[in-house]
Amino acid sequence: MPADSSATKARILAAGERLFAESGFEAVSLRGVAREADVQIALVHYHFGSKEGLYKAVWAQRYAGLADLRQARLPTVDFDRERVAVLRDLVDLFVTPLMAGPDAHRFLKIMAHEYADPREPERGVVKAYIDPVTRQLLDAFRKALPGLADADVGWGYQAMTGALMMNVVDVDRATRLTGGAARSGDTKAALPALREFIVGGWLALADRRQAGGSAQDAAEGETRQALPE
Amino acid sequence: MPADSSATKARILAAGERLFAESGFEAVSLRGVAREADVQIALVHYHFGSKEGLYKAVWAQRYAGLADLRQARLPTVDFDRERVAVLRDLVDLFVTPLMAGPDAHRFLKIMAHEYADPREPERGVVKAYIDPVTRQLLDAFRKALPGLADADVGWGYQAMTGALMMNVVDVDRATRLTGGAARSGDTKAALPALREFIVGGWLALADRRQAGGSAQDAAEGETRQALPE
DNA sequence: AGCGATATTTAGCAGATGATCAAATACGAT
DNA sequence: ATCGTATTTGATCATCTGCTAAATATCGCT
Repeated sequence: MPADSSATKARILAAGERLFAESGFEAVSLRGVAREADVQIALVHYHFGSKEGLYKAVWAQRYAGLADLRQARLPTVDFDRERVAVLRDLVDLFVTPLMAGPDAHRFLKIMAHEYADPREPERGVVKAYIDPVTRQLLDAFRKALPGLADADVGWGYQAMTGALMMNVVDVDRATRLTGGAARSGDTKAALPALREFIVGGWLALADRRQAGGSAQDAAEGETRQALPE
Repeated sequence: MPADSSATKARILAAGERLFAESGFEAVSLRGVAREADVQIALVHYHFGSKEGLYKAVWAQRYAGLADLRQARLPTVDFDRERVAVLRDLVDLFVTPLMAGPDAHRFLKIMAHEYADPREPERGVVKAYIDPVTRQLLDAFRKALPGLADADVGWGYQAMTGALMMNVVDVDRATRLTGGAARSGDTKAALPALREFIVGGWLALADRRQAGGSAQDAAEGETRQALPE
């Protein structure tokens, strides 16, 4: 077999991954990828068929790693413990891939852009790649919080995902708004806070029924009614 | 002044708002807007100068309403109460504009897309419109949770924002993953859970120092170290 | 050396997009 | 009625996009 095709192919893949992480699928041009990989545009099509093919190749290469990180640890979680302890483990399972090196973090940015992309359904990578793992995690949270309604498990998971993704997507807003106290790219610093926030969110959700004094509930009702429209 | 320019201008604005809410700034074409408004493309430029001009006109028209809803209520919050009660009010302040009618919800979708858009800095609407209000809310949360470090206030706010935005952006995933128990567009159903989650998150963040048994902390440390790369 | 298969380059196409300009139209004031 | 201005239209540009076909290069094999 002629030429070292695998090397250039890998170079294109890496270039694509970098740009997709920066800007998301739509905003990346194949010309940009070609320039970044120091390659002709047609070569991208030769190796990956299409822009979407390149994108999905990135997913195929990287998602497995993230998924394994979660799936491998899931069976080791001991559900016969204090609720908080189990939750901490599960949230950790969900959130720590962030720190699994720059590669994982870069791909997480791709995931975050994908979640928010209005054209995501056309590609279907979330459904194909992420959903299977998510179902397992949903089951795990359902198991950890047996009293929680199925709908609330869904909302909780959604909130958790959103909290994480916003952190990943943010480029400079946190820095700007906190005057540098929280630096936007610094996930290492954000992670403990994020994890604590999410665990607390799940707990509050699970304790919803018995929580909330009647005085506050009344005030809330009033608040809601007072809003226009 | 001839012709009823204001009517067609409003029609274009409404069409733009609808499409921007569906697909975000980049994915909307002026041709689509023109078709939706039953108008020639050039007319969009005549009235709004550019695509970005139309987009910013939508912001100018709608953001004030959302901001007022928050800013008007902010001074009425009584900080001399139980921490939980104050937090509930603040989170409510942040989150209830969701329910202020279909217009507000549509614009919230625009906001959500804007947050996640990698090209957002080029437009700067977040910085120009949202940030000022956000700074006030950040101060309020800082005031409500005096022990919390500035950085953590930032991370908490970011997590809160993300949780809300993910709910708004999601089109069908929640439905798909919960088998219909949680329906994606049903913000009315999601809102109580979302609010509870967020309040719980803030509380957990505030109690971070004294929380967490040493056994769990040890387990966490181990977890983190065990991750590859 | 020369053949065949794989890689890579060159050049270009068709489509869509945002934007622009001159001409046409509609309207109000005079 | 007519003029002048505001509004609307139609046609067109320049640019960018993903993509493709054909020519060329590179290598292993016999």
